[in-house]
Amino acid sequence: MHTTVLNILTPTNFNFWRTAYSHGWADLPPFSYNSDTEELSRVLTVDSGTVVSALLKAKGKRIKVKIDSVKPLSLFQKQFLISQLKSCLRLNEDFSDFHRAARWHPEYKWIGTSGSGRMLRAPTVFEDVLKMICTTNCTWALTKLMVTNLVEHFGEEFHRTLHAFPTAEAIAASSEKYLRKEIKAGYRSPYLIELAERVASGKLDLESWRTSDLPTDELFKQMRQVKGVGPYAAGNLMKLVGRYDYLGLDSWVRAQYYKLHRNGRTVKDSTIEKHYEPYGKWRGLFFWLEMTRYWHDDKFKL
DNA sequence: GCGTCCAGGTCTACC
DNA sequence: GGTAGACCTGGACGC
Repeated sequence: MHTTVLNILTPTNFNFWRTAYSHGWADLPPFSYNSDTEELSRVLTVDSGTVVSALLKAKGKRIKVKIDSVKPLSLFQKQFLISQLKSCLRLNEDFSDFHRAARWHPEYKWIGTSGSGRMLRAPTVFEDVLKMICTTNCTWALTKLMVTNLVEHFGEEFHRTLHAFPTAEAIAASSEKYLRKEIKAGYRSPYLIELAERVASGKLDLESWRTSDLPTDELFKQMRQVKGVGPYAAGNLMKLVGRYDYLGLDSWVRAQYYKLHRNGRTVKDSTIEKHYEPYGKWRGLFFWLEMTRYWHDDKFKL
């Protein structure tokens, strides 16, 4: 086993842990985390046949990345890994406009000063979409079970116990029956197979979503074309491609909103939408950060 | 131990 | 465009 240590320099408005633990992704393999030490781990595919394990931790104005690999890594492979991790941590995106917008609203001033706003994403859109479908209509425990099963059954192995996220080809080569029986994906199985087949065949280019010039509502419609991706899933996928116009309401955030703004009383979704409308193109991000503020700040425990 | 409900929803058919 | 019903699964809950 070879160990390589790399460093990623970070901008001033960046907070590593608030990014790593910005939503549930850190808890789904091949990500894992340790909240006591504030470390994020990830198994990454460098190229065909090369899988590595990375351990990330903030050190001042940089992130220290400790990489374990079977063979020594080439310069190109190191650069590719850094590029993947920067994309996961959203370091190639500019949040200064968002933090400026936050300063305009007294209730959100804490966002800029705490370096919040970046939401962890997977190295590929394919992984983000597959996982998002696995979060629908089930408990978080079942989401974890489905994703863990996908990774362990189809992902390339690293060091016996770890696995990378599976390729579209690997899942496409399976069957709906297998996904139902072994992955426990239930009725989502045909959606996952169809998605993997379309991506593997090249008929669907999910990765273009991150650089798309389409107007936000058009991109949203395009996401909705994927079977299993409804308003909740598309709304949250939008955040992972850098667009924050949608709230992505689900039963968990609705309950949070009721507690925070309505003393536990339920309201219609349209009422929640109306509440955040004045926050413009950043409303989805303001909303999510407000709902999860207590994750990072004991003063806001619910 | 067993039945019911519901969870970080979506799809389809029907009106 | 709006809505009812079906859909996998596993854990929590009541009995």
